[in-house]
Amino acid sequence: MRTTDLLTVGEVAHRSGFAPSALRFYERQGLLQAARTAGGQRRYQRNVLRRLAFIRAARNVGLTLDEVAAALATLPEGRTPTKEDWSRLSRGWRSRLDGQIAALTKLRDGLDSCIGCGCLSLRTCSMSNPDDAVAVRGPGAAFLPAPLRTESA
Amino acid sequence: MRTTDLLTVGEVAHRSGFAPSALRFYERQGLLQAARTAGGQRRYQRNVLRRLAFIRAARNVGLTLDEVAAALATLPEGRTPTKEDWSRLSRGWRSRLDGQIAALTKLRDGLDSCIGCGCLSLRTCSMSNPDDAVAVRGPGAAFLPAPLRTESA
DNA sequence: CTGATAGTTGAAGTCAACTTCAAGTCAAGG
DNA sequence: CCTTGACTTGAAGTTGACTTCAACTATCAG
Repeated sequence: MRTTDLLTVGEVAHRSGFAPSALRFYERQGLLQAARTAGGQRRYQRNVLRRLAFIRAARNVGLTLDEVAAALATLPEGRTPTKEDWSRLSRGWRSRLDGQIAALTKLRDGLDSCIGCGCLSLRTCSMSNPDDAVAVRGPGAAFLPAPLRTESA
Repeated sequence: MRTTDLLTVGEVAHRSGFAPSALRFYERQGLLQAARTAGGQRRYQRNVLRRLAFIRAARNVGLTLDEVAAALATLPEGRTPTKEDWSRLSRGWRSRLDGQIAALTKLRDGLDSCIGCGCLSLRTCSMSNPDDAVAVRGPGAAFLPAPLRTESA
């Protein structure tokens, strides 16, 4: 193990749980920065771990990487972000989660009535049309990330 | 308007809310079937609408199309599915939704403590590691479908 | 100094669930 | 009969978040 306070990709990957390829990807997207050795290898500062924790948390809440990038861009440059900085960024998540929970609860309660009757009629059944607002558009949107859906659910 | 009891793609699309391209896609995936006119155009039976309602509901609950296809494959051949048939298929959704709601609630409650402290420490913070089980793997999994995230949340 | 281990790059691939396109064919009201 | 709008096909494109690949190169314990 080296003795500097800088971390290699492998170390950051191990400590953060992100794959090295993901770290490089995040760098390309402007979410992370890294110093380079003379040989061109990445060397991360320790605080990148907190940044990555934020990224993972935000992703768990449902933010896209673009949204995460936008949030991170509001952090002060020059100084290391304080706890208050991080706290500020995550303050809006609460209502977001509340909304998601409400939507799912509505779906579940609608399901309770549907299971009994097997109705599933278009436009009226709350399972196929909860709140008349759910009409999944566009490609590639899953309801929950696979781990939440499969393992911890 | 024609006078038969068979529906064209356009009609099914309009009544179900799915785009014609989605209907054709579902057919290729084995989720739907359609008769053909002499000229090769699709003609759907009316009960395809219930099938589509089921598909939309299942998608809202978070099932993949593969899972939906598997569920639909358990329907009896030969006879039109009864309400009990549909009811059976959707019975398992309740616990699925319960699990999703529980996961989100845990995330939110973890957030409450995190907002105060701005901790977000890796491995311990429940926001970045709810239940030590959330480590999003693989590509392309969003938390909620865009409509739920953006409009009704 | 050397060899194993870990790191580098850009380009291309993956996955789900569709959509879009081009180039044509069908159906039916007037 | 004809025109117009709806329908057909297979192939390729889209989106987000990464992963995989090939072909090197750097680092460091011994």
